Amino acid sequence: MTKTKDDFGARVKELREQLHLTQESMAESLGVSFATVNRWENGWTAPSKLALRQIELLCKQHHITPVTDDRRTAK
Amino acid sequence: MTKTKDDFGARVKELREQLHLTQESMAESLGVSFATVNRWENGWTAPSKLALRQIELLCKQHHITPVTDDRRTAK
DNA sequence: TCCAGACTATAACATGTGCGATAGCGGCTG
DNA sequence: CAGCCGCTATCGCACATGTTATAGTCTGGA
Repeated sequence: MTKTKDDFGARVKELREQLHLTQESMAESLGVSFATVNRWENGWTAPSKLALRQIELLCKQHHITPVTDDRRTAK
Repeated sequence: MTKTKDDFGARVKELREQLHLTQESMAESLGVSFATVNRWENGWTAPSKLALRQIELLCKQHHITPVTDDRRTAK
């Protein structure tokens, strides 16, 4: 219950807010349920493979810095 | 253990064979694990929402009749 | 013939997800 | 004020998925 180490949550939340979406509408555009997005943001679970794909897709569709990118601050 | 009613398995298998893919390579192009594709084909589980999206996407990418289409033989 | 590799089938366990429900919060309105 | 509404947080349970491991089949090569 220590939730998740990697803060996907923060990144997902950032992305969501940049797109001016509610958890519900973001969930819909990603093809997952509202509860799932909520769990990501609050660190209870980490996105599945497929979910990650969708998230990155959403990023690219809106020309936004990759939220789920590992090699960050690669300078 | 009655497996699944709807034979997604057969349809997924058809699609896979039309594309000349192994379970492993199909899994990769769908963004899921090998075990998941295998479980679909053998009827142990049914694809999730997201998985269905990917499957239909794969169909369209290769201009193949929608495997996961409900309204089949619609005339 | 024996063996190795590719593909498939199945299993067990941990984790992610869908769905429904409940609760809290701020804002708005009667 | 009370009540509704949009949004968020959380829970519980059933089911889907990821990972790893084992075993079966088949085919080609030594």
